[in-house]
Amino acid sequence: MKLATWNVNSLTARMPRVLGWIDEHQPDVMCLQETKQAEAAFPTAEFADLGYESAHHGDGRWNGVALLSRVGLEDPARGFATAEEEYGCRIVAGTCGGVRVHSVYVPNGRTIDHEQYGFKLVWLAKLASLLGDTCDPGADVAVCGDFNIAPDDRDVWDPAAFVDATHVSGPERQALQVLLDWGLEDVYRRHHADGGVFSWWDYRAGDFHQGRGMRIDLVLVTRSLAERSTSVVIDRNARKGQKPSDHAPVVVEFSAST
DNA sequence: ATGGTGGCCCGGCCA
Repeated sequence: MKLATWNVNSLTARMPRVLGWIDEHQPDVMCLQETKQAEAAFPTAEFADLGYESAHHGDGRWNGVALLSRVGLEDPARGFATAEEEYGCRIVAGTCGGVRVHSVYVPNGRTIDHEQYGFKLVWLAKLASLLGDTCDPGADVAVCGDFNIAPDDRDVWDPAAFVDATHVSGPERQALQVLLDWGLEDVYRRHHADGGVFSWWDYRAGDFHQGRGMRIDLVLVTRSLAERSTSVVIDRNARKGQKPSDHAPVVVEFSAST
């Protein structure tokens, strides 16, 4: 199975590039974030024409997450299943080829003294609760998306530039650690020990060309899946050229379960 | 250099 995740920063603006990328890379399952679309605008039919079932959770201008699968998409679940969608449209899940896949867009947090930073930590706690309530860490579970957290200092272009900053703070990294302690693994690190490989670069100030990025787009998987992973690639080519997203896709390949 | 760019959709927010 080939599993990909990509924050597209508006699926409406990015659709030509998304279609081209899917044609080239042929993912079996694809997680998208920041579709910025209402349900009616989501291009269900265009993805169906390519052989993908889809589940989208979005309400228009902000956020919005989607899951595409050509290996089945069972039991879709949108949001945290609370009566009120007070957490934004930031998570959608489905069972694809026997794997419970979650496409997540963790709140940015803005700055550590902003109320949105507190919301980010609350949201991450909700994610941990959802996994505990609905998933078995002994099963095949994947949580993929834009975490807006750089797991460690290898994952930022200059740690000195991120002292007391959001995306690297202790509480954020601890919230990520809670997910890892539950039974997930940052599968990129199983295959790569190097630093300086990023998945997001600010549009401004030539950050991409200057190498000023962060690795904040993660694929977290349970042990049974991690042990079947054969490669993890961040496709920085997708950040080049005309009208790119500010994020690059992350692609993980798994061998078949025995 | 507290700038810069790009998405929403047209004044200001969000990343």
